[in-house]
Amino acid sequence: MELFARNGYHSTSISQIAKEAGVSKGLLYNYFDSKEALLHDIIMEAVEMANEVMGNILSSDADAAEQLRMMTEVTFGIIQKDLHYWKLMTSLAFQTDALTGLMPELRKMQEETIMVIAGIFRRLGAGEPEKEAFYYGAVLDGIMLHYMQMEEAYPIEEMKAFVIKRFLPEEQ
Amino acid sequence: MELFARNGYHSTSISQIAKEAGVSKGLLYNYFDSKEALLHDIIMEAVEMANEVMGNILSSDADAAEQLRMMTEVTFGIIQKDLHYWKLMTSLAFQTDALTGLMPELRKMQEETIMVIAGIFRRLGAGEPEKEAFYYGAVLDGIMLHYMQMEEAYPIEEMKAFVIKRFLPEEQ
Amino acid sequence: MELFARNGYHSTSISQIAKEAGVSKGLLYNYFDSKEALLHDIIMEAVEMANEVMGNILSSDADAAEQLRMMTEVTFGIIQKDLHYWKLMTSLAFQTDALTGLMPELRKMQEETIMVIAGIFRRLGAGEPEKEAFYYGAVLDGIMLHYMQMEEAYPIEEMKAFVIKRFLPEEQ
Amino acid sequence: MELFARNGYHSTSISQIAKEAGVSKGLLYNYFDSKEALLHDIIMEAVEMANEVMGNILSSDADAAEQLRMMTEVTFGIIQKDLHYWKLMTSLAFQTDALTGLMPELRKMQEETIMVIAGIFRRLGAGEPEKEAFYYGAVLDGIMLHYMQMEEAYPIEEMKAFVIKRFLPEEQ
DNA sequence: CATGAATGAGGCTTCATTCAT
DNA sequence: AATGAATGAAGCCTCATTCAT
Repeated sequence: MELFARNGYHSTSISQIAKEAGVSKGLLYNYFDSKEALLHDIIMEAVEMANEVMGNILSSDADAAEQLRMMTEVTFGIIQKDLHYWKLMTSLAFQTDALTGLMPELRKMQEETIMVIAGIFRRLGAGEPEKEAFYYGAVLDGIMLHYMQMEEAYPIEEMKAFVIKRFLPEEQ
Repeated sequence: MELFARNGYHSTSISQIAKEAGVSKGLLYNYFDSKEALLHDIIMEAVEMANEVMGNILSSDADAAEQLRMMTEVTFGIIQKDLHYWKLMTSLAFQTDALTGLMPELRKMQEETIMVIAGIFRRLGAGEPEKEAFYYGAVLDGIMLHYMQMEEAYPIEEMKAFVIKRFLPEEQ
Repeated sequence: MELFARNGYHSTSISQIAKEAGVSKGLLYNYFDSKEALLHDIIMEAVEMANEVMGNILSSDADAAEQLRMMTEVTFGIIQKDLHYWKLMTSLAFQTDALTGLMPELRKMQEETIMVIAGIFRRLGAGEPEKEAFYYGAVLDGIMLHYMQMEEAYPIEEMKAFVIKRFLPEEQ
Repeated sequence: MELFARNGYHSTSISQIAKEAGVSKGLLYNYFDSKEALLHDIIMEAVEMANEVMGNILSSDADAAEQLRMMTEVTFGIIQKDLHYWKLMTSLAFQTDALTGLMPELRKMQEETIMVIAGIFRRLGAGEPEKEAFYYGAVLDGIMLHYMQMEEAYPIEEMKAFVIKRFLPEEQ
């Protein structure tokens, strides 16, 4: 994952991965059928991790505003903690050739997430909850995009505060 | 550009490009020094196009609100018109290995754009114009990201209206 | 080595080498980093072989005349035994484009050899030992040149006797 | 010729030659059928030049000793004057692949030269005139070899004097 | 479970040569 | 007489994958 994220999927060779992992190429192929299968597993691990976090938030007994705040905080937190990981995830979203067979799965997940967030906004009393959900998702993804590109040069903490203030003005 | 955008930079071979363009591989190398140089030229064309549009808006005698509205409309318009083009541009931002010598140039451009937009928000009387500029940029890039991934399934027109309403509520 | 010597460095392709060696192209690259590295290794093997022979002669307790005779005999012997090898070595000296990073190393070796031979001539009481060494070297290299070009048509044995008579007239 | 000599036959492209000559590639092909034909013409020019010089010396009414001295002086002179040219000539002798169809011609010339020089040594009263001719040829070629490799670092003038003293000791 | 030697398809690039103008 | 756009074969090299051990 580190290598894929740092150098790109195509520029990372199985040899490099094996060397970095301290195992032989042969052994890698005992655990993963192909380079693409390895990528698939990496992605799925991320997806499941995200799903779990999301589920925890939704199943909590916090109110809608609190859930949105938590979701925002957690999103920022995850990205800041595993920047490389998410850089890879995002970059892959644009390398459609590397993801054949995986896209439908991801597409469905994305739609579900939108629905969940739309639900939160509905409970918050938004006029157009679904559009609001799209908008909220765009804000977060846009910020992540910029952060991934600029890294330390990006005012990530300030932006987090800014986002929370915009979507949850009544807090505090 | 079409092939790069559709299949990714690495998965597109010079052979494919030559065949699609209806010329020989050799001729490609009469016009571009290398595969990377070809990419460079494609990117630079996009950058210049964007710069020109931006310049036109800024040099117009419209007021700040009108300039922001134009910028938003134009951004949505450009993306919808040349989706492939901008898909490539965005995807490349994540294939750092394909852009080695080009990144500084692009980085500088990005910073300049932020400054320009911050100027507009300042004229609009925003409290934190620079953060507002980052935020506005994130919204647009986030929407583009989603639109690029979902294409026709994305409610692009509604989102445009939504964005304008958020940033320019006083209009109409 | 055989192919390089017979057809020249540039006219010998990696494909040919692999086929002749009965291995795949890929395997060649497991052992040699590049075509040039392969050449480098071939040359270095020759250089070390020559150095060892030379060292043996110089460290023997034979007198100067005997050492010169041995050196002459050994030189003729080596060339006759591994004609292809030395044909390659000599031909490479003229393909400066194939030897870029190797020339300094070879140049130094050549100078050392001249010094060693000059030492022998000094012990033999020659008036201008260094010029004599250059001259001796020229004679041997010139003969090798002709022999390499004419092969069996060249009177190599007679020339060996002729050289020894010229440089060591007092023998016998 | 300059480019062939400096960079090697294979490393010199027709494009380079055309650019250096200030003409188009197309025009080159109006005058020479192929790259190899161009090389052929270059070589033949050199061969004819050498033949003419040799003929002049032999048809002069100088005695054998004077002819040998002249031949020696002229050989050194020619090489020193057009080093690049002769470097190319010699390098080609080792790139048998570049000379297909030309070798027999050159081989015959070489043999004739040996016979001519043997004749001179016979007139000088040498015991084994043919071997002496081979030996003389080897000395000159060997020196040229070293000179071509070391260029200014080689004591070419001293070696010329040394050679003349060896083969024509009675002079002066 | 583990290795790494071996393969071969395919990628980027160069370059001698042709030909319409 | 002169150009240079165009071609395509061939060269070097990489790398995912297999398999005997």
